[in-house]
Formats: sequence, C-alpha cells, structure tokens
Amino acid sequence: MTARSSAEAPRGVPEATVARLPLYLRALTTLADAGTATCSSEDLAAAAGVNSAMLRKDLSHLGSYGTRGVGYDVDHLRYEIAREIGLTTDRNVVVVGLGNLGQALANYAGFRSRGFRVVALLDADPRMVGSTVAGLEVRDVAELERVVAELDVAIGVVATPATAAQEVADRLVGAGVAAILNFAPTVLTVPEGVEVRKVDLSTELQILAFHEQRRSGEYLPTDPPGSSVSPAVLAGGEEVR
Amino acid sequence: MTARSSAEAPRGVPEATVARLPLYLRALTTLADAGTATCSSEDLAAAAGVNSAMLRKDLSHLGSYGTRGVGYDVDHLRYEIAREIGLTTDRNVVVVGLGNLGQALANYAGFRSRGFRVVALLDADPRMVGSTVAGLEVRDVAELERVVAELDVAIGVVATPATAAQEVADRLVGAGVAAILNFAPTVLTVPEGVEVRKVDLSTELQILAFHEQRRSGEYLPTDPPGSSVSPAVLAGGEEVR
DNA sequence: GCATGTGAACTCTTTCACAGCG
DNA sequence: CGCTGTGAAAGAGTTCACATGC
Repeated sequence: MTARSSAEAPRGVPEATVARLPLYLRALTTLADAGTATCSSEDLAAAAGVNSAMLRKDLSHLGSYGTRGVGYDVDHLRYEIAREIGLTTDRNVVVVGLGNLGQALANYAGFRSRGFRVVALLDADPRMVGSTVAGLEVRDVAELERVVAELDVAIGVVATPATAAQEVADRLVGAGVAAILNFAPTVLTVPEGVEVRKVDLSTELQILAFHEQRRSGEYLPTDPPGSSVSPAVLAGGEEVR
Repeated sequence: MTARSSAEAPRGVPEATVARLPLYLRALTTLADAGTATCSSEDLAAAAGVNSAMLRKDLSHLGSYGTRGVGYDVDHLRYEIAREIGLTTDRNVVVVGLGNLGQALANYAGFRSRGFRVVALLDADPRMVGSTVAGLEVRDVAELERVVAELDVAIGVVATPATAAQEVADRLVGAGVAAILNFAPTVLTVPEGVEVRKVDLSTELQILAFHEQRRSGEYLPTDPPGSSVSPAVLAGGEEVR
C-alpha cells in the first residue's frame, strides 16, 4: 500500500491476503491459549473479525491445511502461517530516532514477543547518544552503516523527524536494509525491491475525523460563507519526536 | 478497512480516496511552505508519492478545484481538502492507557498541530492516576463516561493492554464516542456507525518480514524436514504498554 | 497548447454459492 | 452430513487515454 507493489513471487500470495495473515496468526494464538485444538473457518474468521469466505480464500493461497467436514487444527495452521510469513527466523531491528515515539517503540514488548529483536538504537542528538533506553545504549546515527552490517539488521524503524527520514531511509537502504517501518509523517522514496510500510497517526486521525463529520451532520458539505479552517490545520509538518 | 464500511454519504467519496486526502493535505502544506503558489497534478502527485491520474480522480470526487491548462492553487486546494476532511472544527481526544505508547501519544506533537486536542488521559493503574503526563493530569479510567461527556470528546485513542481494549471501546461507544483509534493488538467489535482505525505494529512488522523473506531467498517455501518456528512466535498476546 | 476531469478498460479484492471430500 | 476449497460473479480501486475547456 505504501511502496510500489513488490514483484510477485511465483507462488504469488495476494497483498491483501498477506496483510491479514498476521491477524489470523494472532487469532489462532488466542484460540490456542483458550485451549481450542480445532476450529472451523467460521470460528477463526469471527476471532479475526473477517468474513469466513475470505478467510478460506486467503488460506487457499497457502495450501490445503484444513479437513473437510471438520475444520483446522489450530497448532498446525498456526505453524503453517508463521512459516509462510517467515517467522521461522528471528529478525534484527534497528530503531532510528529516540524521541517520545522511538523510546516507546524500543520498549515495545510486541517486538520481542514475536520473532523481532531490537538490536540497536540510533539518534542524531549528542545529548541522547550514550544514554540507555530499554537496556540498550543509544549510539550515534553516524554509525548506522556499521551497525547494520555488524548486527545483521533486517528491518529499520524510522522514528525521526520528517526532515531527517528520507536521508535515514537512503542510508538504511544503502547499508542493505530492504524493509523499513516508517513513523515519520513523510513519503519515503525507495528503490524497487525495498518494502516500506508506514504508520501515520495524523493520517489515521484525519480519516476518523472525516467519518465522524459525515456521521454527525447530515448536511451537505457546501461552502458556508463565513466558514474557515482552524489555523492549526494550516500549520505545517509536525515532528514525530 | 477495520470496521464494517460505514454508510456512504450521498456525495460518496470512496474509502480509498478518503485515506489519501490527508496525504495530499500534507503534500500541499509542504509545497506551500516552499513558497509554491500553483502546482500541477503531476507535481502534487510526486510530492504525495502517488500516480497523477489517481490524484486527479481522487480530487474529482470532491469537486472541480483545478484550472485546465494551469493546475491547482495550492492554498485553495488545501482549504478545500481540509474542509472535506472536516478539519474546520477542532476535535477533542482522550487517550486511554498510559504505558510507554500512551505516554508517547500524549506527547505527540502531531495531535496538536492538526485540529486535534488531547483533553484527557485515563489509566486503570492507581500508581499512574494523579501523575502528570504532557501537562495533563492522568485520571482514573472509572471516570471515562464523565470525561467524555464533560469534555465533549469526539475521538478515543485506545492504548491499553489487549485484554482491556474491548471493554474500553465498549465504554467509549456507550459514552457517545463514534471514532476510535486502536493501538491494542486485538480486534475491536463495535456497533454499526462507529468507525475504528487500527495501528498495529506487530502486523506491520510481520508484513515486512514476509516480503523480506520473499526477497532474500528465491527458494520455494516447501517444508524442510528439520525446520521449526521460533519459540517466541508461539508465545501469545503481547501488550501495548 | 496544455493540464484537468472523466469514461472506459483493466486489475485486484471480496463475496457468493456449491461441488467435493472426509 | 458438514465444512473446506474454489470457480464464477460482483464490487472496488487503479490506470489509461483523450475530450474538454481555460
């Protein structure tokens, strides 16, 4: 959705399906924790919040892991999805930018509980460099290339101000990182083959605002003579930090 | 994408278009800051990282705000998009759950620089209640209904552990909140008419992992005899806090 | 002349409905 | 008989290519 759609592998799994696999994985984990050994597509779809036909279609892209008349073995399906996603290997993650958000991310338990390990933290601010966050020493962003190479970093998390994000991304890509999670409110341009996903709080809030507006007033959005946009809206690029 | 697609207004703007309007708004702000008064669909599309035909199609859903042979007036288009999104009114936001992420969100400048004001912080932990975060006193989540009513809260941000998220969402909805931004790694079920957007770090990372895997090894994802999923992956529901 | 706005073609995604298998 | 897996239909979203109008 963010970057150009990457080249499809021979065994092409549709992008929309890929985006839902983590959801299914989580739902299966919840079911397993509740002691459920087998589930129907209906059950799993309900747990994942999707339509059961869609779930079956999605799973059909991976293979035939169910039993007709019975359903799916929770543990087995979980294993197959995890393998499809590529969670058989741990991946090393570097977080660049340790403002509010970067620090929260460094402490985020979700990284560790899946196959992701935050192995390095980088910041450009000399006052930040050398301090300890989430048990790791913050290193100077100048060391980016070395850190990526030495620690075999697979995924870069960009939590810098918008102004620095493109340069950081360029350097990550140059150092061999092919997967970037971008929290900076800016569009990142990357070469073919590099995958960027973005998490954008302002955008999400604005989408909610749009729907909220449509819901409350059923008036047509015509242009009332005295209307004006809040000055805050016209203020420019906020930072992530 | 998260909740049921909400009922379309008469002047139906496609959901995919709505999701891009904030992007265009940001790109226009960047152009305006650079002193650009007029831009072509090509210029704006480049700044927003989309195809120019798509940009024109998107804008056509809002009205005819361009001039053939010339392009768009940056300020005027910015105003029109802001109005369409509904940023003519400030919206009050409550953040529920002040763990790592919740605190980072409370401090997030992006809330304030757009038309969103964080007016209340709520947490269930007695050690957290009464403390000050981002200049606001953290109040007990028991006060949720009162806070929503008294402070005219339009948007609820859920940054609680997954286990508490559904209950918090239910109470937000019960108190009249129709727009929820969910950071908890769980599916929220809400009534028709309530809009939920989710921000899910684990999911994004896993999508990246999938692509990263496909990129590096061109081997078929067959089942090697000795392969196993990392134990961490089988560990269950991580928390946001 | 030139860039917008748009019908039409195309692609991707979701849903339906049922054949097929355990 | 029940539930999966899947062709076929329906629906969304994107891209093309050009008529339209400044």
